[in-house]
Amino acid sequence: MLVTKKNQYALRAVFELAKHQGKGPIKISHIAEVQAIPERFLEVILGQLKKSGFVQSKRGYQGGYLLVVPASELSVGDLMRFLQRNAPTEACMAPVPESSCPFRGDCVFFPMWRRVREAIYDVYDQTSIQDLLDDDRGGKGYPL
Amino acid sequence: MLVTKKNQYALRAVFELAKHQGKGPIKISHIAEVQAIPERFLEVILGQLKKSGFVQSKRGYQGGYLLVVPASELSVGDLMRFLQRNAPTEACMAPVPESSCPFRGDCVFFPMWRRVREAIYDVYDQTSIQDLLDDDRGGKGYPL
DNA sequence: CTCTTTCTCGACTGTCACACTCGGGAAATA
DNA sequence: TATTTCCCGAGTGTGACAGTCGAGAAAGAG
Repeated sequence: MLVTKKNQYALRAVFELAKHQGKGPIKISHIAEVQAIPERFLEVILGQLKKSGFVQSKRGYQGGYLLVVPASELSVGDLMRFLQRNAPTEACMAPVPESSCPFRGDCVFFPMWRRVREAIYDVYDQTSIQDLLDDDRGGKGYPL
Repeated sequence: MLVTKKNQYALRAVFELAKHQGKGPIKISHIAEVQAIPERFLEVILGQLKKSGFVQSKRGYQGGYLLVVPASELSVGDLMRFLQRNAPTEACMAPVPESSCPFRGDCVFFPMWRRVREAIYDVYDQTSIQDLLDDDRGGKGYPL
């Protein structure tokens, strides 16, 4: 439960990149404005996102960011897995590593936490960026 | 993603109460020891849990806590809904209230967050405390 | 070559929830 | 009356989150 603002910003930024896919690089400042994300913070976020390989950048005049994977082949799950890669721990939704759990992974709740995690990622994996683009008709996708 | 330690403690405490259901009150100090929960912290947690109506307490000699709902009629979902009642917001898994979202609930990701939340609670609702008791055979349920 | 544009990098900071702790008090029973 | 056990409010340390900032480097325009 709870996805950090940073991760939500990352998803919105990728969504914005997807909207302009094939039309050349798009500037950080534009994404920041249209997606209501603090610009300097977005710099940090996109810098990290580059390491995923899903986006690329180009410097200088007419530079910016590009989505280098087709929107239909990129799922929210792909992104979330990358964004969560060094999160506290994925093992049991706990804020401690499994190794320091007093039950050593033999906790009664363990199987349930696994099912929850799987249920979440089922939804993420079933949602491609293209799906979001398709849903985005009628004023959606932009702040008021 | 991520359930606080406090909430995990609450679930474990209820599980421990369920184990002794029908055998009179069980002391905080016992639950704390056997479930590896800081005792003074557990006082706070159980104090709040009382407000749910699922547990009751008895003071003085031979006092302690009791689960007043049958384990088969109490689901993890019931507990989580109570525990999350005044969390940041349930609206879109974001750490901000829906009212201050720049998209005013018209965000492209909104439906996905809803599906994720539903998927999580499906698992929670399908898991009764009795199920956990049934699974708890062979050393499970206690720390090493 | 120089100027502008745009990304790049590391360091830094404020805030807040989380995860506790603590001291004393109030029932209930022995 | 003494003991047990819960009850209550207040207080604290830490770390992640959510940003900010200054300076610099590549890429092209003129």
